[in-house]
Amino acid sequence: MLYCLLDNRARTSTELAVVAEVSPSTASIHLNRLRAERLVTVQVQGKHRYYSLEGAEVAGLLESLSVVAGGSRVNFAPRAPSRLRSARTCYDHMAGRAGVLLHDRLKGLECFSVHGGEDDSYSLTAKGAEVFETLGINVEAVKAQRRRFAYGCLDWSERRSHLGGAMAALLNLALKRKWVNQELDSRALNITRQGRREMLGRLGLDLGSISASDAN
Amino acid sequence: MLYCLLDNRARTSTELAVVAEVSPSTASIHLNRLRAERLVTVQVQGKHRYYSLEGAEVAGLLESLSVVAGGSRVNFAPRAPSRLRSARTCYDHMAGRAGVLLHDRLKGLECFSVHGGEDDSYSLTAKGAEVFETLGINVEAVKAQRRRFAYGCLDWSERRSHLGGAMAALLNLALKRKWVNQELDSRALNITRQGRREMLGRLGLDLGSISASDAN
DNA sequence: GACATACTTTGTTTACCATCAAAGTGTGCC
DNA sequence: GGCACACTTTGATGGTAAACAAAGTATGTC
Repeated sequence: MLYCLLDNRARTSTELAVVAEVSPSTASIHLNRLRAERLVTVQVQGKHRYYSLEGAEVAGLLESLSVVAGGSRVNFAPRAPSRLRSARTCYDHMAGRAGVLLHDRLKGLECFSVHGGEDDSYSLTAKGAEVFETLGINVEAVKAQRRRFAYGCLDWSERRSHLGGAMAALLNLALKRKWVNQELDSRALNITRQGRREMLGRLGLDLGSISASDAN
Repeated sequence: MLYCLLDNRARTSTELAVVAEVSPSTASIHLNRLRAERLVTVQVQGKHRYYSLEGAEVAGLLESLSVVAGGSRVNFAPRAPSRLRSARTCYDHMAGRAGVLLHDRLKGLECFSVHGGEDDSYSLTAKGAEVFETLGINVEAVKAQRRRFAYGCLDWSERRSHLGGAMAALLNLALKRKWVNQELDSRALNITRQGRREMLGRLGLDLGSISASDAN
């Protein structure tokens, strides 16, 4: 189970039960014990409970353990249609691989300070305010909204956090600037060539293998 | 047991039994299992069997394990009279803390290539030949002796290797140059001030807290 | 050669832990 | 409200592993 989580994606207890080839009840017991020893954390989202490694120390431990034990890595990643997986909307914000990359990049730029606690609330740093204002977002207006400013929202397909909350303003911006456009029949988003270019130039965000097109 | 060995000293199974607070037979079983999994190695020396960690990977594993588990380190170092511990003869070569430091320094200078295998045989490198000739040792004459050239000899008090074999010539040199002198009533060696100075200057060997004196 | 020491192997007991089925709890959806 | 789903808790069972004493083996010493 732990090796399976080593890719830094969260997984449900049922998935981990399948991976470890034990019954759901056994998996549950093990995961709770791991949680008691602070090796994993849970993030409750509706009726799903997503388990992930507690931190870099645990990942480090697993790495050195695999060096000594020559552990055979378990690979298990849930699959979804690739178009949806690349980029899509989640309520009113950006999700999928692009959403996760954006989230990671903004955190890397230290735009947010994580408010700790169980719910992963983010608050804006001075650096963050600067970045968003430069992009043309009225930060004060976003803050004034009657909803949580920003938080880590566990991505359904990627099993890592993307950005949720009032910072959904980012999606509006991206749509307005034609960095992305929405497909009419699904939640999938297309990255435009211009969007790819500008996100790299303005944010240093490398979208990697996600394909871009000018189709609308 | 493994944490106890983390200081890179070898220990006997009986000592490790005391540390782990189990019976000698239990300790023996555990140590054999650890050996089967290549976590520890044994070095047989007479009726003693010295166990030590297999390598840096294992040490690394223990380190990261202690980070996560907050493991309480076990400290256990066998004691011997401090004069003998600092420096003494072992048959015809130099042992004790000084002997171990010398061994480590020469290995650090890459004077030897370890010939692997179970017996830790060392052979001379080009760099090593240069170092020893500069010190005034006739390397060819040493090689011509009918005995093993050099090997790691487990130090009784330090529980780490010092230099054994024909390279005992080093002790002769040290005596001739008055870097050390022998006590008449014991195997203890005195480091002279001159010896300390020259070993630092010529070999970069820092003898640390070992006291030096000009007494003979 | 006899004895002491260091260590391992064998045999036995005990305890504990993993496992799963089944029942229970909580959440989402129609 | 009722059902489906995700997951946890409970309880019973079986397997196994850890422990030590006692006997065995190897080595050094007198």
